[in-house]
Amino acid sequence: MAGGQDLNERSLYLLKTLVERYIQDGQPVGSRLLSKDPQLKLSPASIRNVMADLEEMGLIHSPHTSAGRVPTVSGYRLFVDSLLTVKPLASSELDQLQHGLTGEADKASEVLSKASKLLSDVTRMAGVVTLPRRESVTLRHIEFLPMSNTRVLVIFVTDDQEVHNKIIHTHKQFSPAELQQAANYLNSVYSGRSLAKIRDLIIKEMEQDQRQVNQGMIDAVNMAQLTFTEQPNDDYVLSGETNLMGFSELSDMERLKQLFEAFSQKRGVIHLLDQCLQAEGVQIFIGEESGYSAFDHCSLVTAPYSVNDEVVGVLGVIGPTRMAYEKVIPFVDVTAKLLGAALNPK
Amino acid sequence: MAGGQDLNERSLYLLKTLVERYIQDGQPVGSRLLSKDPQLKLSPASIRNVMADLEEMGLIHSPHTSAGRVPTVSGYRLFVDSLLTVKPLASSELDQLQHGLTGEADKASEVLSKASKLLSDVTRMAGVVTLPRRESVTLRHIEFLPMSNTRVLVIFVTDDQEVHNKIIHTHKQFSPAELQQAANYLNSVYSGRSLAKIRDLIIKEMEQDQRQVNQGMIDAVNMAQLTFTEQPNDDYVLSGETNLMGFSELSDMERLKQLFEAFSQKRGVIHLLDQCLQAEGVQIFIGEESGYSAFDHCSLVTAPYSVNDEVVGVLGVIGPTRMAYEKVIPFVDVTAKLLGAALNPK
DNA sequence: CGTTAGCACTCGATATTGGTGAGTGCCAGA
DNA sequence: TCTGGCACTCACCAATATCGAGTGCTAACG
Repeated sequence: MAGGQDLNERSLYLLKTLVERYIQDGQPVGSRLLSKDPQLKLSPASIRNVMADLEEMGLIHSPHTSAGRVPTVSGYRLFVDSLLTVKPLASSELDQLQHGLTGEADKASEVLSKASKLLSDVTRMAGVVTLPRRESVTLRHIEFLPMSNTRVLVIFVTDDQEVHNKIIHTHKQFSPAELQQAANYLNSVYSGRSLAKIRDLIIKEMEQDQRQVNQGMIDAVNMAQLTFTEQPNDDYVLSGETNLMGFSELSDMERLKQLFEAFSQKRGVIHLLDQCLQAEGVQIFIGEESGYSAFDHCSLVTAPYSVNDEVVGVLGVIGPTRMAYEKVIPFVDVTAKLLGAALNPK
Repeated sequence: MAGGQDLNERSLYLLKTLVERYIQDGQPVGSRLLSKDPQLKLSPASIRNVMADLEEMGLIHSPHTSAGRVPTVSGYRLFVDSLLTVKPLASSELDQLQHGLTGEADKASEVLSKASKLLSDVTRMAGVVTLPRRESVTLRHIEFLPMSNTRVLVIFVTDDQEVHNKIIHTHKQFSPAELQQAANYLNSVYSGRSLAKIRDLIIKEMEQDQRQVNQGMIDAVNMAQLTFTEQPNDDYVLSGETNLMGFSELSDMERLKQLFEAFSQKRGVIHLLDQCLQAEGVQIFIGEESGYSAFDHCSLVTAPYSVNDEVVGVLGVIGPTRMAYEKVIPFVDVTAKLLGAALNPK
């Protein structure tokens, strides 16, 4: 990136107020308007000079000859990276978040929905929360029920009170008694351990299988293997999509359609969100930066959330590139922390 | 309704072709165009007379002085009720439906999603399927797991291979062993019976409780009662919402927003669909007939679907009032039957 | 040398105008 | 009862004019 170059204090301040102004009222901002800024004691003409420089660097551009300037993606990028002054949350807003997340929440999935809804309500944009990865969650109970032929319905409960179920195809048909026995074995050996640990153990046991003789145990481990094979996160909770219909930058029906299709495909969005799992804190995709054309006119503000100091998921806000980053960023940040706390096993 | 009045054959035929024509190309249709219809050997002027009559009866109206005529809601209503000639499905389309629904479907919920997607794909509008009522489905297995204090996680599996779970609040704290015992009791008494039957039995047993002494059984029945209290259907599977964004009659952003908000609220839609549960076959809501302002410019074509000759749910298609009813109706009809068949326990 | 005033220029937005054509209602005649 | 004729209405479109916000450039100023 051709970062700071010889951008002096003044040009940066000008860019900052320009972006702020544009975010505020959505109109291209011209030199006359900017000259009225009290801190910026310059005539429109001088401002035009500076603007010409900024335009040359690709930070702003004018939609047509006689319009003001509008930030480009790089302009926004520079703005959020180094110019932004984030507003701390108002205490009333913080209250709202606290309350919204700490209500009597029976199940993890309910807390996620609440968080998503909260994000969208409070920002008036769309909120999204990925389902937590199940790695560090521990197994409470597992059970097998026969279906037709070689299909087996497996149900297992984790200590976050979530009930998972899955259908596996076994290599041969088992009797209910055999399945019961397998479940008993797995419950005695694996329950109380994290799914990650269980996967490790399965591999070890399968290696030892060669030497062992107890067919029941081998079958049980095989079934466990089918049950606990890692499956990537592929779901999320989305709220307030309809909020996005109010924004003029998304009033183009074709764009909107693509965006909503992306939402229901889920794959692309998940992939995008997964990229934020590693990030330390808040991460932002502005416009085309995301690489998904459906999001070309949107920005995504995300933060990973953790349970027991382990990152398990990502949440975020989706809105038009022209959004009040200085307010959204702390919102997302705090919500991620509160969600992590709310999910912590009591 | 001021139904047929003195509508003669000719006016009805005229209305029919007018509606068909309007559905076909979305333009207000004028007298000149209609006069070209081979069956209607009339001059434009005469047609205008007939049209004036139809307008007086509120069956058509013209958007402005020098435009053609457009059907009103009552016009559409008369059309679908008595004038429509439904097209039987093309065999290729029937194949598509057959295939789409009979693929290897492990769980009931997957079949529902498929049906919904099929409806939307094939009509290029939105498809919706309510979750089946669980009345006649039979219980396979039930299990209780303790949570904190008096909360108990109950898991039960029905013979459609669906795993249900719910958290109930008991009046006192139970030990794991007590819960196990309760589950054993319930499994022995209730499994293999339909949920409806189980509810009956629970009531009977609770009446007898007074005289009985075994506290464990009383507890078990109490928990069963908490688990199986009837809860109204409140969910559905919706597909192809984005298809609706292509229609000019829904291009107004405010309308579209309201419609999509209704979709995510779910309540209103469910209530509307519930009204179709009693209907014999295909039922249609045209425009404002539904009574929900969000659907003012939409029509809803629904049909109930049955398992074991018992109506368990409703499916349908949502699209603009100007839709090809003669094709949609048989689609919905057949899909409902196929879905019922696909859900039948093998 | 940076800053500023002045000026010609560009171009979107908005309103005005006139022409076109589809469609209507009505009337008089077959 | 049907039909041809006719005056009228009105959305739609393209051409045209006006306005004003904002620009780039240049020359003068401190």
